[in-house]
Amino acid sequence: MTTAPLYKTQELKIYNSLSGEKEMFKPITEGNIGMYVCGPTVYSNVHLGNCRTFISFDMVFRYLKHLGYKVRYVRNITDAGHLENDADEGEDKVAKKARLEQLEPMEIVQRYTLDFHSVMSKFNAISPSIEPTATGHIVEQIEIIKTIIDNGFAYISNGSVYFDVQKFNETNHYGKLSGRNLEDMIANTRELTAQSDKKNPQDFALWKKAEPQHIMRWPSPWSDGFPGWHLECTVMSTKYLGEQFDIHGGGMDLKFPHHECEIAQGEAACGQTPVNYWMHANMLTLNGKKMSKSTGNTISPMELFTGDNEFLGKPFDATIVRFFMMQAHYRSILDFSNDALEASEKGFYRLMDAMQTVELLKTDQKTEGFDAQKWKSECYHAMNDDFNTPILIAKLFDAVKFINTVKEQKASISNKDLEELRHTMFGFVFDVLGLVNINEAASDTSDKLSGTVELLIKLRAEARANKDFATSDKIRDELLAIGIQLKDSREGTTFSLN
RNA sequence: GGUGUCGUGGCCGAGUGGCUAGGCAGUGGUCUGCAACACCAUCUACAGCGGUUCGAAUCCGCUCGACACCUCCA
Repeated sequence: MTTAPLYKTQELKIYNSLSGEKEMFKPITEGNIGMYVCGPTVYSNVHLGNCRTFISFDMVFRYLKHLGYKVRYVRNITDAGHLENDADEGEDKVAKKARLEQLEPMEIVQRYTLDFHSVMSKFNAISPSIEPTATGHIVEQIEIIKTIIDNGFAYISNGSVYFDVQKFNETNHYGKLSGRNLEDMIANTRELTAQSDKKNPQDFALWKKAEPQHIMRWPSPWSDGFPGWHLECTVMSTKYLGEQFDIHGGGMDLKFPHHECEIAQGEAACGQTPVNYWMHANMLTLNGKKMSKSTGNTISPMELFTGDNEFLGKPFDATIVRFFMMQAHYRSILDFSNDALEASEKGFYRLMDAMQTVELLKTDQKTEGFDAQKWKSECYHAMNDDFNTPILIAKLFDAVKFINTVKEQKASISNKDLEELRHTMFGFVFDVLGLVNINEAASDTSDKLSGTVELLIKLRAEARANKDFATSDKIRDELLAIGIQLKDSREGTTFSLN
């Protein structure tokens, strides 16, 4: 027997940056979803703000799969073409790093790609279905440039190729994603520098001729050079997802110009708008300000895990940081601070304790004090409303409260409802939110530790029976001091690692 | 200067015309040998000023403030 996929009964709404509204989600091909997310430029260690974006879309990916969709998730690695500023000037970020460290550019790419993967895996992010690189798609980029030139939306200038924004704007709307219009942009742009090859400052590079000292270069019909940054995403999304696909995601700061340019390139090359739903994840701030390496207002993922940063009082496990991020909506700015993390950490352990408690509950004839069906549908309703993870988590805590009440024997649950509750909790907590029960992980991997603690629990129970409270409290307090908390209940004593 | 987002209680953070968000912290209780855990109860809110409405934290206008993008960063 096969059950119908969940998406048949769930009505998912997604906030589309293009329309500025929540829209009913309908994929191009029923049951299948193509999703593209702009990945990192691998010229330095990934920073925490980056991670928030990718964790947000990891949650989206997980929920879409949870609903039973077959999702092809493409997230690129930018390993060439991303210049130091977006006005098509300055050095290639990867090449610059290579020059400074006296390494091959591909050594830089390799090092920071590995770092990126390692950090994402600590955050329990699922690998995308395809992770293409810009340098692996030079041929395709050259082909699409030819098409854009043939269609009359690009021009060649001194060995470089530029997208003709004004020409494009005559028949299409350049600025529809970011809510701008070309006239305003022209009025607010600084004068072109004399040496620019562009006709207009709004034009952007599709292909750049390499200066003699530029080490990352490929042959093309126009010059030895390298592709423009905006182009790679158009090429790789088109190649793997088609000329039109369902979801395109990225950080809010990529909305303009990067995503605006992608729309223009897609329309100029294929004659149709490339993406149905544009999703933008919001920024992570630190103590109220945007994270920035130049001002020192920043925390790296590694510093977070080790606690080695002036803004942190202690280390935090990656899954706690993930939980903290999930407590805010992906479209809201989230402010990062030690206090906020500590508050999340306590809540996280309460949730995880309940995840273990739910396995031990005794069932009754009927359920009292909880409507499992209603609760479940409220969980889905939250996620269907543009992936509202904070509401979902609030609902999960409602269940936590009920689970603990049953444990206290002040409420009861039927076998059927318990199975439903357990299944739904596990689905949302581990599959959708992507959290990891670090309590359980620790006790699973260390039989010796749990054996030792069980022995101490037994000794303490004997001491308590003999009213030797000095000994029993010593065991309890010294275990707590090393992060092992004993929990007494009617059924006996359990422990958790905090 | 242009474009956009937002201002919610001690802190974080949802909601968006009438119905408890939630987490952390606080207070009072239950449990306990005492605690912790857990449970029950409870206290702090919707930046300011106008307007629309039977009713506004929610809609509109203005004022003040914050942040983001345009100008390296997801």
